[in-house]
Amino acid sequence: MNASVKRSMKNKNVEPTGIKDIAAALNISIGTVDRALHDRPGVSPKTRAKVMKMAEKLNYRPNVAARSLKLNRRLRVGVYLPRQIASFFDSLREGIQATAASTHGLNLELDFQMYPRLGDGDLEMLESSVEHHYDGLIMTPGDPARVASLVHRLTSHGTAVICVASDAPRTDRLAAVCVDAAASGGIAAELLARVIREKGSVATITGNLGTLDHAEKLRGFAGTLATVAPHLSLLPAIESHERPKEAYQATLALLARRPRPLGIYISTANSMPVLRALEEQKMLGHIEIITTDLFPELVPLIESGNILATLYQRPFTQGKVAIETLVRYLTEKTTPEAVNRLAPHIILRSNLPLFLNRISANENEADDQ
Amino acid sequence: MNASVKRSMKNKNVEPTGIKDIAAALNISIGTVDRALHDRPGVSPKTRAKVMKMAEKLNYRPNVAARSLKLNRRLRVGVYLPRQIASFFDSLREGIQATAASTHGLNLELDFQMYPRLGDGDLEMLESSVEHHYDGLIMTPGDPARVASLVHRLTSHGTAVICVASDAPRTDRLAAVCVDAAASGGIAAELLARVIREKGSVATITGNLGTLDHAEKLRGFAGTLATVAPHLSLLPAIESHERPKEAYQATLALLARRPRPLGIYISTANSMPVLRALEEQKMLGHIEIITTDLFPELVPLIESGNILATLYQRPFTQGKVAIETLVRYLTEKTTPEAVNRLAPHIILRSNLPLFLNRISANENEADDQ
DNA sequence: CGAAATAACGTGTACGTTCACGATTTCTTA
DNA sequence: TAAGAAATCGTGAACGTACACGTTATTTCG
Repeated sequence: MNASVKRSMKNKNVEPTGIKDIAAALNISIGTVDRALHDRPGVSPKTRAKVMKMAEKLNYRPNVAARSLKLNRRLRVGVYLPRQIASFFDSLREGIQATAASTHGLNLELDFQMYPRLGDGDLEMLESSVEHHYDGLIMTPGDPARVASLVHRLTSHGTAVICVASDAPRTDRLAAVCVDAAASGGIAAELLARVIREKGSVATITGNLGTLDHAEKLRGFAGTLATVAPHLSLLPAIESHERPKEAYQATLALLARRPRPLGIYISTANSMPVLRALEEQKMLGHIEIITTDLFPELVPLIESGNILATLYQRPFTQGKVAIETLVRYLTEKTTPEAVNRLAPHIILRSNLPLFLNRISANENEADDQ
Repeated sequence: MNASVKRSMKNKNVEPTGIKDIAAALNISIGTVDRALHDRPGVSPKTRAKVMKMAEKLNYRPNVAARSLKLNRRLRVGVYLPRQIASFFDSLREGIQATAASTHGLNLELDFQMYPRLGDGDLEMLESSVEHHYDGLIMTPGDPARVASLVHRLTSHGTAVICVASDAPRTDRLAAVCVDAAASGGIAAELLARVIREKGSVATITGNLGTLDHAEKLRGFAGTLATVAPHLSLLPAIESHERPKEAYQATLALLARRPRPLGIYISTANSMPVLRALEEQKMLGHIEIITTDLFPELVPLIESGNILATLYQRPFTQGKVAIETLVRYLTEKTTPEAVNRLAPHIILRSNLPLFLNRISANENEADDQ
């Protein structure tokens, strides 16, 4: 275990060989080496082969600092996301912003654009994005079918499109980053099945079944419930269309049923109307509840145990992964996984404090994960 | 919502201001600006103040690519981690590696060093790290008390030390990245309390209480159990010292108790001996079990429902956050949060597939989280 | 008061790479 | 075979910063 042995270990304390070293070794110019290494035209096959071999032999590693300095690439990416639901999309934007701010060596310019809500003015706004000729675009597809042609035009104009929070499969989007919705539903079902022992029924209240996201959640919920909870039956899904009134009324109707459901899975972040109805009917604490995402009004209900768990869709991380994926694609040429499914966080009473800093007043650190 | 309004949004579409811009704005030379910005001698206090103010006003951000090119500074960071437990630390190393590979504009060189296991040769190996004069060092402290002086020497030699997986508080370490151990224990207790309805007792099997990590888990478990589960009593903690034989024997002894414990929380990743004992005694499925981390042998037990949940400590993410924190500190001067507590992932049967790609054969993508 | 010493500031080069441009060679074809 | 076209290659200027060195302004002291 003397010094020479230690030297031979993994530390590469040799002087890094540059492009000029391999040029000198072959008595050719650095320009030719550059062309050969990057598959640029204007170099004969033989010299290209020689260069590649010598580069391998000398263990050439490009100097990323010099590269990113020289080609001072300016990446322009558009971020087109709805304003509602703010607790989710604000955090998503923060994730993008924070990650972008800490990318050294390349300056990327973010163009944040907002529209009121999913399906409300998104198409028009995205339409205008085509002429901006962004290098990349981050968006949330509302109706996958309707955005297909738009994505196609963007892609053929050289804009890489990344879907976030929901996916638009069968389109030309480069990749998608979202929480695994089916797993979310499955988790909800499994938790309810483990906690509820009596025979009975459980209900689901969803936002808009038109979006792929909510349909997947329901699918996962139903599938897992059927396999792990033979004692629980599933009531027909209630669709709130993200309208508070509708959700409130539907909940009242649900609670009027006899026998009452033993558990409820609310798969949209707009859960407050449902919870309000539950509270007014004094049903909090008597029905097991699983919600979606995290916002201040939910906190006391989790702390008191009235909500069994909430499934956090990690908007900050989604934004972070989305912009990282996009940047990696734009700088290197690596095509990413078509769809990156994040695992939702299961927030219980005991790990709730770990997530509270992410929903407090903005502009604090908003640390990772 | 016209064009001017859109322009005024958060996008910083201005050309990034360099050192020469602030020189031009003040009609001085870039040399003076450089001296002023870096507290170098040879510049009058007044001009220094002017430069600083203008730098602030123009929102100057140094170009790290140009800097690290000029200084030809390779950031050298040592990664000193144990080989055991491989499922955890291999993934941790991968997280560091993958993240380091995607840092643009700065050349950082990783020096991976391994020692058999925590507390087995770590001090000696870390001792040798002092003379390497790393810019940064990532390590896992075994016994916090014993590494204090070492960390102090490293820090005073200009090496920034980051603790990962466990912390060494009250030392000169720059920061720590770990899963919130108390929360892990709390989650385990809460899940057991929700699932077990009968009156009875639960047991904990830990690795080495000497490490801060395991002690914290136990503290969180006991604390939460006391508040949410009045029907469950806690048996004295069993310490396995990370030795398979010891863990196996202790489990047999535990199962010989009457009445038998209704639930077991295994807070170390070395859970196989315990599970083997449980299986041999035909107790799998009759005792609620919560384990720690994820590795291939655990998968079928989770799929069959014999393990209620496993608390995944996200080694990949820990490595990623650790190296990100370190690099951010070394490039900018921002001192990070002293300790970054990640939320553990609760892996159930229904979300298990989301985590399987992270424990399969190496060298695949090993995507985020 | 003038020269030397010191402080304050300007100038130029280099870091390794990319790329436009010009120079040189090789290949066609009449 | 000569000249034009095409392929191949060399040259030099940038990218933003750090730093050695040279230059000018200010002070000190015999």
